[in-house]
Amino acid sequence: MAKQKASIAGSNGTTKIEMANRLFFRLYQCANMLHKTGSRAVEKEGLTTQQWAVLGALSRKSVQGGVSVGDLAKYLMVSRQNITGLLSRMARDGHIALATDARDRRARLVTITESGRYVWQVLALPKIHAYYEQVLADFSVNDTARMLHYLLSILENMERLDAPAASNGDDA
Amino acid sequence: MAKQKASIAGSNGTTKIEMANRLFFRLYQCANMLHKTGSRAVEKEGLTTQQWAVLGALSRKSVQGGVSVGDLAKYLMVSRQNITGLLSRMARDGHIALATDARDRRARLVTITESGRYVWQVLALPKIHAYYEQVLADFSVNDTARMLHYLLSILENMERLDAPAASNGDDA
DNA sequence: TAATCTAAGGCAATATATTGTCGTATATCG
DNA sequence: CGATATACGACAATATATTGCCTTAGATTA
Repeated sequence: MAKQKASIAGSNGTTKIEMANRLFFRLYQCANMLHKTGSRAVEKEGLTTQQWAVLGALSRKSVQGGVSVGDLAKYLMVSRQNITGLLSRMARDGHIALATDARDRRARLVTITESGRYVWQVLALPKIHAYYEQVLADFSVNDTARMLHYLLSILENMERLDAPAASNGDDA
Repeated sequence: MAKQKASIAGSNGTTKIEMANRLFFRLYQCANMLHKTGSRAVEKEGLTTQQWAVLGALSRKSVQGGVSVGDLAKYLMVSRQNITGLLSRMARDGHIALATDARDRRARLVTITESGRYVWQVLALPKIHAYYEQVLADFSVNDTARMLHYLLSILENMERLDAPAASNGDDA
């Protein structure tokens, strides 16, 4: 989120670095505002934006039998330690249930509860959709698709950076 | 970050809601990955992504005389209470200084210190620029500009949602 | 089959994000 | 000029994010 002029590196390089500065600064702000305004949208349901990501993930047909804590953390791209805390609060509130995996007693499987499903599908989703419509009011379908494409590209590059040291030169 | 099929709302509506789901989900993931990989890029300098946003903000020519805590919080779009904590850690580490504003004794002015400026300009910025180049490796200048445009548009809409109740119908 | 390696999840420490509330300071109004 | 309203920043509570490290469980190897 650097907001100062880059050192001189050619017109093109300077332009791109300056715009990169601004892009990441705005991405940082977007994240905070998503947390703030998105959590407000579902605060009456007792949810936060992070919990809605979890409930969304648990509602996928492919994980109806439950998903392990580790797989859920990978899917959401957060640390296992973080997801543990999130899930224990959601279990406390009755949205999800945790159970030991019979096939691997180290692992725990997460499933959405009946009341969690109700809160999610009946109470929260209409508000979430309304929120999306407000935030993307001036986006066409093409704009939405293109921004998604850019986010995916950035994510891929960040995942590449996140991989073990062999694949990047920073801490070799 | 809802990841399930929207209820039927016409082909166009469903497509847009589905893409909105994916867009916000990826935005959420991007934010976490920016925190994780971005902080790693500057961890040797003892910085985090949030602190780099602060140092970037303090390096602007327009605030060389210092900026108030409240104005900095507004600029970064975080709460005053959050920025207070961030700034006290950065003061502890010698990156910034805080002083009472002579014109308004409620307010405190934040300035970057000499050592903070050195850490920022000499040590951190080259790594930050390298980080940007890695994350935006496959982005043209036009792609970067367009992504920035989308982020600005989303931010404007979020700010509108964040404004006092009169301007949105949710909690009126 | 025992030793070694890897995996899964959570504890602990630390940083960062929000809202509600409070004390002090300044601005506005009658 | 005093009363009232608003501003500024921080404390407190809570939620969420990371990394390092530990215990237990499962997989692999000699």
